[in-house]
Amino acid sequence: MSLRHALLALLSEGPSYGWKLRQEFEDRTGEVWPVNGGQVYTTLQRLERDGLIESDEADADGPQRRFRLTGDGRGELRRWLQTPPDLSAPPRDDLVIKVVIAVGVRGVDARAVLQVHRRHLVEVMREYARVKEATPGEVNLAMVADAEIFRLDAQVRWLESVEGRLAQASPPAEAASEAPPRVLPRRRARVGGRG
Amino acid sequence: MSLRHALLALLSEGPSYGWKLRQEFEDRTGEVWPVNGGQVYTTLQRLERDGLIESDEADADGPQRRFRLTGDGRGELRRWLQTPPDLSAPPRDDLVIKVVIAVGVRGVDARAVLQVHRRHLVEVMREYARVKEATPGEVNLAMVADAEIFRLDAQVRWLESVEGRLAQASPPAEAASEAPPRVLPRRRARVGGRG
DNA sequence: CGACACATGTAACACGTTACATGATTTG
DNA sequence: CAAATCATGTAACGTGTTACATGTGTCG
Repeated sequence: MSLRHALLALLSEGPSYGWKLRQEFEDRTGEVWPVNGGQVYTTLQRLERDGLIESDEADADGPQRRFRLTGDGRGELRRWLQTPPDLSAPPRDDLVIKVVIAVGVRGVDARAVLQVHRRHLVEVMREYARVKEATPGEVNLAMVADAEIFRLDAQVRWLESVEGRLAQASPPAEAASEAPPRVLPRRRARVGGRG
Repeated sequence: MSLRHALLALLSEGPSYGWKLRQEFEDRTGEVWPVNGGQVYTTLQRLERDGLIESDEADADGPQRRFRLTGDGRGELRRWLQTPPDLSAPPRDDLVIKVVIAVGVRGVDARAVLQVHRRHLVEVMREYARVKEATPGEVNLAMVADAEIFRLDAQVRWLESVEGRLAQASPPAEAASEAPPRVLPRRRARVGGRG
């Protein structure tokens, strides 16, 4: 669903061809969301099959095969842009599955699992901050990197809330359940400045 | 990848069968991440093919086909729990694609698109808050709902940061670029309390 | 020429979804 | 008995990944 409509959007700027579309997509999301080459072509095939784009077939001078948006394609794009992602089908989050399952399974040190992931999240966030600093002019890339940073920050805060629940359920060693868990609020990521 | 390992984890509690595994998964994630029935069976087939689980085949009295973890399966589970999601392959976010593309495409009212999605996100967050309130005892469900709420909150804040960038690039009608965008900080969701 | 970027595709596979088919068991 | 729930699967399809095959154009 993602690439399909992204290609429509890129084609709404004017006719183009596979390789170029891939480049333009990667210019915008680049280091964050690399795109597979082959999938661009199969997706273009399906878009053409569904009547959302057309191509020159075999006439042009170069080896490129130019695609352009149809009326249907333009309509579909407009519809997609205005339609929010479906409430009833949020993407399953691998980390959440891991933690929820780990917490519920005997013989697994839930706190250790939380620690491992928490540390990793912080590292990755720094990684994206570095990506932003390395390419100051790239606004699109900065936005995508921000999205990732916000997402990871939310995961860190969620892990902390889970730690709070665990501490509440069974206080860690000494330090009994005297003090309330103090789940939130806490530190917040410094994100979103002009890239 | 998600369901596959989730099934391993559930089986680490003891042998079980398809229908029950599905129920147990839904008990934990329930309203938030509904699971398709058929996929449980195909996934179990693949797990068996890969030697991570075993089954009784055809002997038991009931119609259920019991699966149990193999040694390899137990090892794979332990490995998975400790391995953080891969940095090089973050899941592509539909909303982010939409917004980044919309902002970059002529003839699209980016601010309108942002508004639509922002409003919808807030609604959905309220929806999950309601889910938590409706089932006070369900700790697992509350954790999963929290994860969703944190994620959506991060998306809202990201949208606001994008709005900030837009305002910076081209001030909206009057109110020139006098005041700085003031991207962060802002409101934070009240989440994570004992559900 | 040889290496490299440009450009287009196919094959095989994993995961997920929807929809359908088929029975067994329980319960009103 | 009829209906609901329990239980197991298959088929078709969409999307995504990895890997491979095949050319063209350019430049040192």
